[in-house]
Amino acid sequence: MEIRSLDIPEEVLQFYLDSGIEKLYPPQAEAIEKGLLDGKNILAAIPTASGKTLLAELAMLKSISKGGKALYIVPLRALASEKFDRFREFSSIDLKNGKDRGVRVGISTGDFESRDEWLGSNDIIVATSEKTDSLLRNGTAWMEEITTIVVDEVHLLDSANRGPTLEVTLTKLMKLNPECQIIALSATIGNAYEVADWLGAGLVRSEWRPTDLREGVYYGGNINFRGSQKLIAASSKDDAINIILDTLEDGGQCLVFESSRRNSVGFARRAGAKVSQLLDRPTRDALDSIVEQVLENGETEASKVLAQCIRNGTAFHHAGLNSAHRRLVEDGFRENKIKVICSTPTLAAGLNLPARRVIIRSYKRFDSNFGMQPIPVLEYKQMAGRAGRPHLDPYGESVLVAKSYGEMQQLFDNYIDADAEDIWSKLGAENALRTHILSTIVNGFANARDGLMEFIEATFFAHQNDTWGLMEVVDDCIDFLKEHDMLKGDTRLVATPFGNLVSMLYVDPLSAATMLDGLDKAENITELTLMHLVCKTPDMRQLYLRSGDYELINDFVITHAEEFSEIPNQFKDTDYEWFLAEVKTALLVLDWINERPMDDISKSFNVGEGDIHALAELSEWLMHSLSRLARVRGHPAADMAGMLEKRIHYGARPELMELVGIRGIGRVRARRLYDSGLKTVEDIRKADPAVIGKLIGTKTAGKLLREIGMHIDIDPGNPDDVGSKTMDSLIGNEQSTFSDFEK
DNA sequence: GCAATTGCGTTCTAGACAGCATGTC
DNA sequence: CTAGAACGCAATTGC
Repeated sequence: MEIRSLDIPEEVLQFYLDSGIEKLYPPQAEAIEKGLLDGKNILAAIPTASGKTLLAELAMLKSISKGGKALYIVPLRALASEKFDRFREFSSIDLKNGKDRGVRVGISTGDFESRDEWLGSNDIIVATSEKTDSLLRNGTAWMEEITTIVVDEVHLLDSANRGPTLEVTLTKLMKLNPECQIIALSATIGNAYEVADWLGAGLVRSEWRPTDLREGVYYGGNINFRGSQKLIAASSKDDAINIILDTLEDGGQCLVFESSRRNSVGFARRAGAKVSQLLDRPTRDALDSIVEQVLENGETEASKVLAQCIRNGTAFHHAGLNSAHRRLVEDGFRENKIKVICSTPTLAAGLNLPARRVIIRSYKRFDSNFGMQPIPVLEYKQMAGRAGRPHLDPYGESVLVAKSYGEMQQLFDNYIDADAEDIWSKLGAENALRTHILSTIVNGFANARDGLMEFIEATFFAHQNDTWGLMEVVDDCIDFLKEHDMLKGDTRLVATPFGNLVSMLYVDPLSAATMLDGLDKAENITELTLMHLVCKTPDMRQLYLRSGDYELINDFVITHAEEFSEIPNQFKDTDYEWFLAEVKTALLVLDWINERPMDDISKSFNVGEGDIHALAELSEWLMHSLSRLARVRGHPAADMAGMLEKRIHYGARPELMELVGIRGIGRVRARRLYDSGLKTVEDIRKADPAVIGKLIGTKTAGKLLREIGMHIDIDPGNPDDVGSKTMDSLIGNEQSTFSDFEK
């Protein structure tokens, strides 16, 4: 189908023609035929890279040209910014719809809100599903103006954690805007028709891809495909490494999936030793510049390991990396400098990072209840689907690795030839219903038990299940919410001010109850008390308790026993071990706010920088909530919690709060200034600029002074020379040697 | 005699959304 | 109760 033949505004047509798009892919054409441009709802269950985004774009732009507004819902922040960047290109499209300007795009996620004066003034708003839910809870006015909703990765409905939120949010949006067009994008799933039916959408289902995908299994020196074989030279003992070398000699790149972080790091290192021999001079130079940036942007041992890998042309990727490292690895791979990424499932879904060949080294993953479990077909398909870069690779290949002939056959049957699983609503669980029942009442979508059931009837859960069994769970939730002063009334249910706050803070009602209950029970409230309460909530992610931790943490608990609001019975070991894990998590965050160096924290808790930031971010939000909740209850701990919130944000002790408030000054620089007697902004004003320059580097010092409103040039002599190098020698930071890594 | 290999026991296990108010090293 | 990879260390084989 020709793009010229579409019923879209001239300016939109020109935009796509300019970017070289003339014809639609078959699944896209099918969506058009099913009414995409006539406002019909569409569910597109098609592979990644087969043009889902274009589908959504056409519908959104068409709708905007008629004066509408689009909401694009994504599951990941990273995806939100990827889409945001893409849609910003539409600013050149003037739809002449009376607004006399290009298409405007805004973004709204937990960590990043559009700088635009008012989010709602945009034509397209990109948001995560939780943020959409939150906006809805806060009664955002423009939600009713939405005319097109795009739901990316709608198969996430199946996720136990996050599916219910997506489901309830969509239900609310449909109730709010019954005329609204919905474009749902999904991976290939078994029961796509069921989702389509729920949404009242036309179904486009296809396996079509712009780049050929061959799925195979490696066994006995060959990659075996259905009907063909490819011999892999055995130049190393490790099969997967041989497959990598084969890919590289063919000019391609490899994405390797592993089940654990340790394995992915280990494999990237081993593979690097071989891969490095194939690198040419220009590639080496390009890699060296990435290595430099990796070292500049890391504070822990892990940076050195990553640097060594990248020097060799490989890299690992998992959630323990800090965001700078993540970006360097992803970009380095996109620019074809890094040849191999060995990743945990971080890269399986979401980010657009295709490779010539995908190797799935392990299709099993640990589950604390069932041991090693094979991953779902859906997940396999998503990993395999990463193979083949459209327009760049002639084809893509995915390879599972088998250790026996039987295993190979099994892999063919269970993955390559298998259909993806059906997806199932997880809304029936009490922990999901608890929070959504509260928000539904707060929002006025229901105000009684019957109304609640009526609302639930409109969800995907009700579409798949009988709801008669749900009544009991719903009643349990209502009881819980009443018991904790979040709801009141009998025939007519109303949210209390406290319940309203819980809903707006976006915490699980159980978290709120846990925190307040803890405050009531605690006798001697200290920072530890509050930090532990935060770590005890179901919204917090706890650290694993490793062998040896038990004794250590237990000793700590004994010496600080009176600071905990409650200590479970030590002889009910599961309870007690959970408790110890909470305490361990609290200890990490306490280390963070007591300025323990990143590297120390990383070593003693065996976590990466990414984990530390994630835990800090999480506990900051919960500490904020604790503070707000305590305040409405008139509990004196509110102030202490407020201070802790601030300290978690900056990762510093109280005395640094003034300095750390200055832009460009974080925990490390603030500490350096403070310890040299520059304890306040006023001290800095009075200080000799040269002294400040010595402490934190001339460049930063200049920025600092400008930031506090002073315009003084420092040391006009040789400005470039006094940068970070001086700093390093000042604090004895050896520019590390990496010889110890290459065994 | 010393290096390489095998064997055994131990250890550990993926990811990531949200508030609020503006900016880490 | 469930599984498997990797590592460290010791015993064994190999030259």
